[in-house]
Amino acid sequence: MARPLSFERDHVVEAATRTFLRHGLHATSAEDLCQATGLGRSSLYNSFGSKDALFAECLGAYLTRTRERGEAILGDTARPVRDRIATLLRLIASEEAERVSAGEPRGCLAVNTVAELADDAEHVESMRRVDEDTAARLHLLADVLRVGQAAGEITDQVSAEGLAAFVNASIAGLRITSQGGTASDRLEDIVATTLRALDP
Amino acid sequence: MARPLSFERDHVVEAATRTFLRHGLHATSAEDLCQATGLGRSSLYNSFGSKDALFAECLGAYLTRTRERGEAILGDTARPVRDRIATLLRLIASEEAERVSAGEPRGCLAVNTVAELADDAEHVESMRRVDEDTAARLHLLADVLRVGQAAGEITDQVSAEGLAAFVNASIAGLRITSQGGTASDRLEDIVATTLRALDP
DNA sequence: ATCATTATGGAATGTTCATTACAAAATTTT
DNA sequence: AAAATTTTGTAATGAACATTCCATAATGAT
Repeated sequence: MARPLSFERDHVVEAATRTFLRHGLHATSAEDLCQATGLGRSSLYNSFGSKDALFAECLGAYLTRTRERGEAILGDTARPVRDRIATLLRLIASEEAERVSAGEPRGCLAVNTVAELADDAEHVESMRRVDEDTAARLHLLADVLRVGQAAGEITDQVSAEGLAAFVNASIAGLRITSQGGTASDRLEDIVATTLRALDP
Repeated sequence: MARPLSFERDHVVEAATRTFLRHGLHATSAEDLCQATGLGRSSLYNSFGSKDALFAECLGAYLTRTRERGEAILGDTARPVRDRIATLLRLIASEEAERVSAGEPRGCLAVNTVAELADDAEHVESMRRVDEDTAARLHLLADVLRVGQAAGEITDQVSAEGLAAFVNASIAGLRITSQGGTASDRLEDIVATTLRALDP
C-alpha cells in the first residue's frame, strides 16, 4: 500500500551499534550515523525517532544478543561448570581478537555505557537496562557457579554470588583491556589466570 | 608585578577531574567546568587554554598520582609480594566505597578515558599518555610478581607478564563494577577472588 | 599614589549539532 | 496507468557549545 523502506532495520542497527561502540553516545553525531548506515537524515529520524532512541535500540539488541549467547553456553548442563565458564571467557577473548583483524571496534557496549552514562541524568533509562541485564547475568552466573561448588569443581572459599561478581568484573576488565589495545596472547593469559581463581 | 590568580590551580584541576570522571570529556561543557570550579569562563581559558588542555592536565595529574601511590605500595620490598598486591587491590576497593559516602563519582579516569577515547582521532595524545602509563604499570607489576614467583608466593603457572596483565585487568574490572553501582561487600569478594588466582 | 600588568565578568562570535519542514520520488494497490 | 501512501534528499531552524573580545577591576612594584 505504500513505498517500502530501502534498508533492513537490523543492518542499520548493527552499523549504528559499531559506531556507538567506537565513539560512544555523546561523540557520535547524527551525521556520523548517516555515514555509517548509508541512510539520509530523514530516513533515520523517520524510522528511529531520535539519536537517543536509536542508541536505546542498539543497546537493547546488543544486550539481548550477548545475554542469549551467554545463556546458551552457561546453561549447557551436560558440561562441567568450569568448562562452561572457560568457554565463555575464551569466546570473549577470541571475539576481541577477531575484531582487530576485521577492523571493527573492540570493547563492550554495556561496559562503555556504564563508563559514559552511569551519572548521566538524561539517560537513566539506558542505564536501567544495563543494570537489569547485569543483575540477570549475575543471577545466572551465581546459579551455575553454585552447581559447580556442589560438584567440587569450583572453590567454595568465596560465595557463589561473590564468584559471580568476580567473573562479571573479569569480563569487563577483559573488554576494557582489549579496547586499550592489548594483544590477543595477553588476553588469553588473563582468561587462564581468571579461571585459576575459581579452582578449588 | 601584576594581579595574582584568585584560585589555586591544583584545586581547580581537582574539581575539574571530578567532573570529567563523572560525565566524561564529551559530555562536560565549559559551563559545567565553570560551575564545578567556581571560575569564570575567561579565567578558565586564560589559565588552561582550552577544555581539551584542561582535560589533558587533569588526566596527567590523575595518572601521576595513581602511579605514585601504586609504586609506593608495590615497591615496599620489605613485605611479601602477595601482601603488596592485596593492599593495592583493597585500597582501590575501599577508595571506591568511600566515594559513595562522600558523594563523589566512582570509577577511574584512566579506564573511562580508554572507553571514551580509544578510537578518537582528535585525542590521540591523551590515549598515548594512558598507554604509556599502562605500560609502566604493567612493567612494575610484572617485576614484582616475578619476585613473588621466585619466592614461591605466587603461582608460576602463568608468566609474570601474564599475571601482570591479569591484575591490571582486574583493577579495571573492579572500577567499572564499582561505577555500575556494586556494593562494597561485593567489591571485597572480587578482590578476594582475584587474589586466589595468584596463589601457587 | 601611580603605573604596568594581569585577572575577571559579561557579552559576542562562529560553529556544530539535533531535529524538523517540505517537496519530490518511489512503490504498491486498484 | 493513476491514486494513495510513505520514503527520501535538501534545506532550514533553533539551541548548545567552545572560544574570543573588550572593558573593567585588582594587585604588586616603583
